[in-house]
Parts: sequence; structure tokens; C-alpha cells
Amino acid sequence: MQNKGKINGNQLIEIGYPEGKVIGIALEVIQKEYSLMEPDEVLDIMKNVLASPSDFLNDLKTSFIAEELLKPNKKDEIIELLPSPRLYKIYGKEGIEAGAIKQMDTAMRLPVSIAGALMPDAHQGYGLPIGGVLATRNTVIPYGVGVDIGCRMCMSIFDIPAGYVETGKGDLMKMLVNNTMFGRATFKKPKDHEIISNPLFSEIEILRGLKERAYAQLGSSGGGNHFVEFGIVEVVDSNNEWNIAPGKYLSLLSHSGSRGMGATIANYYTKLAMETCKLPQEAKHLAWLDLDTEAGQEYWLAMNLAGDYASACHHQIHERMAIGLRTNPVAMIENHHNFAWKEKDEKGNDVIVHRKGATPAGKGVLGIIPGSMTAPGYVVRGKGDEASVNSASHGAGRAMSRTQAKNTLKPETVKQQLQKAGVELIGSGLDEAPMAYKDIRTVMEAQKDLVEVVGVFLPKIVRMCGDEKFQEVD
DNA sequence: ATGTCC
Repeated sequence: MQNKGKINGNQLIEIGYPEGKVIGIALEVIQKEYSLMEPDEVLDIMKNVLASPSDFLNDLKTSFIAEELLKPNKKDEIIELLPSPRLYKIYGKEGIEAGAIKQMDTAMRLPVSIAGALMPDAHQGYGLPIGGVLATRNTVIPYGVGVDIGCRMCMSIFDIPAGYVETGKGDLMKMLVNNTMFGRATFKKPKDHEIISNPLFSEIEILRGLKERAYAQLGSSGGGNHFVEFGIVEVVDSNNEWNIAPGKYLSLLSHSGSRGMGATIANYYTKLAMETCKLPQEAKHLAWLDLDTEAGQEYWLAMNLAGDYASACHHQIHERMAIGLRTNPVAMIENHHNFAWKEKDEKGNDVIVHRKGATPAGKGVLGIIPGSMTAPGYVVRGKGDEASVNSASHGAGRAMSRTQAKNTLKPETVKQQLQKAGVELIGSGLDEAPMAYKDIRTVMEAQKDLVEVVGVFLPKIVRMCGDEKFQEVD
């Protein structure tokens, strides 16, 4: 027989072995000790060990399996939540849906949670709500970061008069159409970037299979609420970081993340976390990885790589536009809003701060909070408010779900609003219409203790992922 | 958000 000793994990599970570490140990023992035996005989031995492990504790061959079987099975133990959530602050509570608050309550009942806050643009997500901020001790929650790891904003301010968005409109539109890629579209020949030669792409198993597509998608933008847009930024703070005179300038703003790479990493490690960290039903998507484990360290490295990759994509977008404009920006501002950071709490202890749809707003930290296609976005400087865990919103937040927007909004109404606001739109669907978003001014009012406004941005030429149904109506 | 369903 050519398959002597060949047993796989599934066969062990079939005869009743619990999923987990013991499978690996048993397979190792089988390979080492029973490789010449018929599979059926091996399975019989394995059955006997399983039926009465204590009888095999002194067996030379199977004692390791027996020991593992006798260990209290931590894998199936459901970790208890605290009876009530730790206190946390909600900003702009009146505008936040109940489901998001419920999800944040659940997150604040995790035994690993230390602090948290809910931003005024919050809405329901998987695990941590979008707009949720959560500080934990030495653990990282993949769905506390979100699927689009490193989703971020980037703004370039050019020393070009604001009037150019009108006088140069045709050229700017061409630059967007020819030099940005959305959805499935990618560049025929992506620009090289050092991120692709990062050794982690060969050192971490899950990343090996992601390198090729990451290269193919380099410099692209994705779909949904991602955009690249030209607009006018008014710098309102004379005491700004770049010594720019207050006034209006041509500006480029982009919003996108880590494409397929981050999504694959997020889903892979969430699944892994859910296998090792069993939580009650309502909290199961908040499964965490201990940063002292191999999986936790791998996720941390992979997450950071995905963040750097997302940043690289933005930089290439901005580089292409700067080439088109034949000038370099006088200022660049950028920030992740789906990410986890190692920070210090007020006592100086290390904490892991997850921001899932939240802008870092430590004291003096610059960030960008976009509004909608027709509403202003803001360049902000964090005030370092402790209660917010040094955070602010990452946008206005949705007022309508995507389906609701698609079903109720009329293309003509949206077009009228765009026209009124003087906004030229390339691509997009009805679900990204301005009316689908909350009023950003109300959201900013709710977080005035968290950030101060450095500049106000108005979108003028917006490119998003296309939507045929919306496009047809011309 | 996502080679938009392994």
C-alpha cells in the first residue's frame, strides 16, 4: 500500500478529535512513529488514546497526544464579558443609530478593553462599530481595525490659485480620468514602489500569495466611498505648520485603502482569532489576538504593511497629479482612519488603540475629515482630548444605508444638487450622493472639543468608482 | 471595504 501511515487532520476530527493543537501533535506523532502502519490500524490506536488518554500517559509513542487531550480545553471555553460596559464617551449621541451604541457597549464589556469612545459619525459594522475607538491591553482585534486596513486620507495643497479648478477644469478632469483607477481597473504598468520589495511579502505565509495582486493594484483607488478629487482648500489658520499664507488654494484630496491585500489579511486573521478566542454570540466578531503569540505578531506586521501599502497608493496618486500640474505640493496632510496603534494611556502604560473609522487626534496631530461631494471637508489639528482616546470622526457618517439611497434618491435630484454646488462628478453611484450623508457641520460641532479647524476644503471635480445605472441617466 | 461568492 502506498498510503501507509497517511492520515490527515480531518480524519482525526471524524473519529472525534477536538479541533485545535492536539490535531497537530497527533499528526506529528503519526508521521514520526506510525508511518509504516496501515491507516486503519493507526486510526484504531488514535481512537484508543482518545477514549482513555490517562492510560497512555506513559506510552512512549502517544504520551504527548494523551497529555494534550487531558489539558482543560481552553479553545471551547467561552470568554465571559463584563456584566456592564466600562464607561466611555459618545460624541453627538443624538445623531447615532442605536445599533452602533449597542455594539460599542459590547466592545466595552470585553475583559481586554481599557478605554473607548464613539465618534459622532458612528454607525453599525462588524464587531466594533464604524466610528468606534477602543483601547486594549497587549491584544489586537482584527475587526477592531476593520476590513479595509489602512483606509486613509491624503491631501496635497498646491501653490496654484483656487480659480484654476474652473479655468483648468478640462485638464484636471483629463488628469483624473487618465491617471486614477477605480474598482477592477488597474494600471497596465504600475509604477515601482519599494513597498513591493518588503521582505515580509515572503516571510509571512498569508502575504506570499498577496504580493502579485498588490503590485497590480498599486496606485489604484477601489470602490464604494473611495474618491480622488480636486477642490479648493481655504487655509484659515495663519499659524499653520507649513507657513502658508491664509487663503484659497488648489488642492487634491484622496480617500482609499489597502485594496484586496488588506481585506484578505483582515479576514484571514479574524477567522484565526475567532478560532482561538471564543466570545459570546454578540461579541464574536471582536475576537482578539494576543500580541505575544505568533499569530498576533504576524497580524501586527501584516497590518502595518497593509497600512504602508495604502499610503504608497495615495502617494502614487498624488505624484501622478503633481506631474500633471508640473509642480510639487507646498503641503501634504495624511492619516489612517482604519488602523491600530501602540500608544500610551494617561498613566503612561502601553495600550493598543483601535480606530475603526476614526481620525487620530492627539494634541497637535493633523488629520483630514471629509464631508460629502458637495459638503466641506476639514483639515484638522487634534486637541488631545483624553475622553475621546485622542480621536475624532472620519467623516460625516451615513444618513441613509446604501440600499435606502439607491431605492429612494432620484438621479435628477442628485445632479441638480451637484450643479448647484458647482461640482463635476466622474463615476459614483446614487449610494454616495450627498443626501446619503449626515450634515458634516453638525458632526464638527459635536467634536469641537476634539479638533480645531486648520483648513476647509470644498470638492469641485470628483472621481469615484463608476456605476452604470447612475451613469445611464444622462 | 473586498480579484464585490470558495
